[in-house]
Amino acid sequence: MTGIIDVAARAGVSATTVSRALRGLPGVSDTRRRMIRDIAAEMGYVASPSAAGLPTGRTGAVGVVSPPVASGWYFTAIAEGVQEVISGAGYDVLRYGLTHIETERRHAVDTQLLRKRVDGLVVLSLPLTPDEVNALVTMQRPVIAVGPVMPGISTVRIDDVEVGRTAVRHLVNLGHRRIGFAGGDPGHSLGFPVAPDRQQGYEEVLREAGIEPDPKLVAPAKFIAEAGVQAYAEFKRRGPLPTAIFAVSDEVAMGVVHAARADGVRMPEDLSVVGVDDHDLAWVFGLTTVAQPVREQGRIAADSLLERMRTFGTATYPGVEVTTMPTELIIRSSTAPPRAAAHR
Amino acid sequence: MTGIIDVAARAGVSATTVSRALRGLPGVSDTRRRMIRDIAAEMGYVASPSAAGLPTGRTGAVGVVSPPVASGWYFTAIAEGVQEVISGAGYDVLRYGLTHIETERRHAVDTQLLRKRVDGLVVLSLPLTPDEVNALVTMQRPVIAVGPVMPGISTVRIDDVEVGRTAVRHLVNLGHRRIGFAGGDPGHSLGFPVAPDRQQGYEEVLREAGIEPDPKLVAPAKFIAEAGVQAYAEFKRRGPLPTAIFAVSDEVAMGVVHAARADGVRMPEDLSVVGVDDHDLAWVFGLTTVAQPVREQGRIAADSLLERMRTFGTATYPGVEVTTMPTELIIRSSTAPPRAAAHR
DNA sequence: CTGAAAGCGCTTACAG
DNA sequence: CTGAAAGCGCTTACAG
Repeated sequence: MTGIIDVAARAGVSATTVSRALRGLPGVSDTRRRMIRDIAAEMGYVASPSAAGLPTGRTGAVGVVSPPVASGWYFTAIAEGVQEVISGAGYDVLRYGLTHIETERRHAVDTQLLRKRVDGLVVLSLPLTPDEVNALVTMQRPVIAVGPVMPGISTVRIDDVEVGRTAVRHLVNLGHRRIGFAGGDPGHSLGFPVAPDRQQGYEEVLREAGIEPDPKLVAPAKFIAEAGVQAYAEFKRRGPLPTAIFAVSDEVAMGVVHAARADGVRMPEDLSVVGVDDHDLAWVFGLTTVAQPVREQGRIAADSLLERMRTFGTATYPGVEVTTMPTELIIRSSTAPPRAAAHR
Repeated sequence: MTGIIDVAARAGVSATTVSRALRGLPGVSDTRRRMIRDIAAEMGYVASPSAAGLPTGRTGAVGVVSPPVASGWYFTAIAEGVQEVISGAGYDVLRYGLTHIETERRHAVDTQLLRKRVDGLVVLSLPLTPDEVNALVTMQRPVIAVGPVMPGISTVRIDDVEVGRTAVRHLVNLGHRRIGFAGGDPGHSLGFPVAPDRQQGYEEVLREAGIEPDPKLVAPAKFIAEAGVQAYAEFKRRGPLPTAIFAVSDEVAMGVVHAARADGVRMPEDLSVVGVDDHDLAWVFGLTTVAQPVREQGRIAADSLLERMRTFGTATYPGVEVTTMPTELIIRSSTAPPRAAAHR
């Protein structure tokens, strides 16, 4: 292994000078810096992160913490956005899927563990108690969240109430009156009230349109396609189908579409469906959706984190801020006026 | 930060003993070991990977190297399988998407860099030249690949020729004679001949059935849904559509289905489509597919890598081995006998 | 602009 | 079974 000493010997300078030259620190003549850089490159020298990390306390890595089951398109895509920016800045990215969320000691252990391996942290949609938030804040590492708003922690997010409003406003404008919501989520499966917020927007717009929200038209659904199938079955069981369904995510919407088709229901003639996300495959499904900039949220969060890592401990360290990204209705072929309205 | 010294002081022993006790090394009395473990847990002590890594040369991390654009369901799912096992074993997972693949100096730099940050490496479907393979082998770290077979490197894979045979045999058995292949891939976009192998299986089965492969029925397609749309357009442009299309992946198949539907072609009545992978959303599409165990390949590779890390440098270090995982036809609603055959 | 020395927090022979 | 000492490969005051 080529070490700093080898480079120093070859360049005829001290390790100190090599270290300074390679890291762009002041106090090295231009000539020397260039020479050292060339020699290091030629020898393929890279400083050992372990060795460099000991004296500095910096690890050169950023952690991405997500819920235990970090599958699902949303988390993957956010993490991709984060990775893109963080890798581009020369940091390593460590992904942690928390498995033992309910363990009592989890947090004390986690912050210690994380503090020793990462210089900064991106927290994806985790259910954090005030104690945990506090542990994170006092971890002495910059932290940023994507999704949930928590006291003392900066967040990149979207307005989920507005998402619900946008989706349902579209359906109401098309003439729908019996509109179902596939996404009731008493357990907060994402760890923060995404589904309840979207449901609130749904109810607000219904009321504005003079429609009293009907609990029978709200079916529970986690954020996976299988849940959409179940939600459709649930609607069916409860009586006459709604003419339109607002699904809490595109994956759920896909499940609804699948179940409806299998049931001989035509889209959009018999049933309109609108989702949320603009999943990579939503267009293939012809799915009308409220698009959110998923990878972009990851990128913005990563940029903000880098800035915080750069200024940590200085006066220019940014305060707590909540960045709300815009969402946008994308109309495709899964929504249309209801048959009843067309018949009138 | 709680360090080993703090634990040692609190336990009334030396740091040496704490180190040994916590790592399960022999030479510590049971009583003491238990006491030290309890104290460390109570204090939330975790050894600093940087500090531990310096003397040992081990980093406690595993690298996953994938092509520059590591999006796409396949890579994500493989990486999930890897992460599951590696995290479970207490290692960190570092993901590297190679961005500067064509850079001449890439490799020398990479191996040095990687060697200093990971204890082992999982290589996903990368285009590796013999020089690069050699650099990897001489890196003095265990390496395992998923996908491509390379001299001196162990691989977990599937038989892509057989995949092509399975898909096309299904179509031929249904009575199809004009069968298209959406996936011609002269550029080897995955870096190893996945598409050509699948095409070979396609041609073999056609010939067995007495059908001479027709170059006009082979359209190029990378491994994304958009390519399926283009492939469909290409078939359309070239004249009468085939009655069935074998798509090189499920995402491509989805694109074909989308384009065909938009074109008023019914599935499976007018056109049968079969894909490869059993993508998480394939069932939602009703897609007939040749399933491969994607996450499982990641898990198997990770297990094998852990075993290699454990035995590296010893006599029990496993030799080079190629593990071929089984694939399986899953019949859904996107395939049926051709209309012509039905009419006869 | 440059370098010698100390030190980061662990682990590993070595000695007992 | 236990501990004191050296050392891993860097970076950081400190001195010049």
